[in-house]
Amino acid sequence: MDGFGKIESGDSAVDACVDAVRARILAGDLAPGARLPPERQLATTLGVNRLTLRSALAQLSASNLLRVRQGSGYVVRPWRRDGGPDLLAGLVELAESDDDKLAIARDLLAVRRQLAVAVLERLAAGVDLGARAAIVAAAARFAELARDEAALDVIVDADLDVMGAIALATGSPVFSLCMNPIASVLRSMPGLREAMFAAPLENASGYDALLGWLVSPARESIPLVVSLLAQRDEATLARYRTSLAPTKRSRRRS
Amino acid sequence: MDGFGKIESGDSAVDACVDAVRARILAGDLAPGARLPPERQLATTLGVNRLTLRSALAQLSASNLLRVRQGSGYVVRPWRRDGGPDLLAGLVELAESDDDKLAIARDLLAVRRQLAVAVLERLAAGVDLGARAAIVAAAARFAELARDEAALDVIVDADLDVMGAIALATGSPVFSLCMNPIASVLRSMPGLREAMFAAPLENASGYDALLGWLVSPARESIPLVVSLLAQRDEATLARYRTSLAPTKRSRRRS
DNA sequence: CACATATATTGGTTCAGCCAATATTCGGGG
DNA sequence: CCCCGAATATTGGCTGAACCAATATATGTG
Repeated sequence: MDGFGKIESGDSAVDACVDAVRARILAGDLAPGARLPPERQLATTLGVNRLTLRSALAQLSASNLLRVRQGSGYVVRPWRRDGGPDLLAGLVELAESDDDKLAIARDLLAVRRQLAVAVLERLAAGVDLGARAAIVAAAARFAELARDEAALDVIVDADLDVMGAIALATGSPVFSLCMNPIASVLRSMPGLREAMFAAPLENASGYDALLGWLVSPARESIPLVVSLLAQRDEATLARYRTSLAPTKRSRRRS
Repeated sequence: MDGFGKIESGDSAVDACVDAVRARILAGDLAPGARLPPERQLATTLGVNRLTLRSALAQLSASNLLRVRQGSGYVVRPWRRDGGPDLLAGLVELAESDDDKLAIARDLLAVRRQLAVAVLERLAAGVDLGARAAIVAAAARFAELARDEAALDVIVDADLDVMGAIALATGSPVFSLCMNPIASVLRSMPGLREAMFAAPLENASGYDALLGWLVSPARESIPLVVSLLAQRDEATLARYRTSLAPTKRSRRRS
């Protein structure tokens, strides 16, 4: 009795295996330190070839969820200590309580804001003219799409472009690569994307403030920009909260 | 002429393939949008079985470096926009110029400081007593090891434990998972680990300040704690800079 | 020239098997 | 009785060939 059952997802076989094992790990069903069944056994249990399972386990090892040693076996790693933000997407899917989802969204937005501070402080040291032009162009495109009330996917992409251009303006890959997974998880949360862009014009005006700051970037005025971001995030969270529990007032405990 | 040669690393075959392909992507040799040779061809080029290569490519796809479609092939993804901070380790390895390494280290430390702000603001809302005890214990252990001048690996681990305990105290997985890859990359940079812990007692006293703040966490005093962290990071960077170019004054151009 | 069909290309998966590293067991010597 | 080294079993690492499925390209037909 391993707790594994045959996989039957519509995904590709290897993806299904990845999801099956990762879900059991993230759910805490397989705690850090626990040993996985041998490849051959687990493969037959999942109803899949050993090599297919191997490919899945390789991906999970690359995500720091498993450690493997030849001759020994697979053990679950302490992913809360070693894992990356890419695990958050899976964690969100497993969160059953609305409060959990809300907390994750709130914290993610907070992290994004703080990362923005790091970026702005970096930009205060000097912005390349070409990079600034790229930001202006991306923001203009976003504003245009927001005004035309384009499809949500298009707007989200445009917003990503703006954030990407800002991160790129630092000239350092660090900020982009740290910001990317956060934005990715935010974007992947159902309901949150809608909440983030329910009023795209607000976001556009937020970008206006940012562009204004870029004209004469000064460290002193960073808190002002950030407070605007915080306001926007508050509005987003409020919308997200109502979208989560449309009529469920029964969630009041204690 | 693909630009690929037979792999010959001492690693496992699949890891060697991962490194070979990833290096060419991160180096810009294979730009986003470029197509990889077919699996069969690339496998023979690298002198490895197709399934071995497949496992490697699956890992790279999981890292958002490649996109794959059956019947079509592998294309390099715009990883600067989609990739995660785990790519930074590879990026550091490829950085030949000392200035690049220094810039990455500086930005990583800045990001870590800002993440710390997010964590502290979260903790200002209230800290669980048990979590605080865990932080105190971890910090005490670090201080003890620092006083005893333990081996670097042990000290680094203890420091990780402190940071981990602080992130855990938030009760949210978001902060841990966002912080982990940053710490991991910092730890993996040769020379930087030594620079970070050249004066472990300084770090211990920094933790003392943090513990003091934990007694009565207040948002107003967060900037003070952060300024201490910034001082520590400045000292680290200074040490790292000297360690990079011991006697190479010839790097002065332009 | 346009479009549908046939063919080739390419990734996805399976099978059976062997090699290498590790863990376990067992036996002998202290 | 305990400790230690060798034989054995377990487990992951890798290979070759083969077939399936999705996509791209070429081909032929109107």
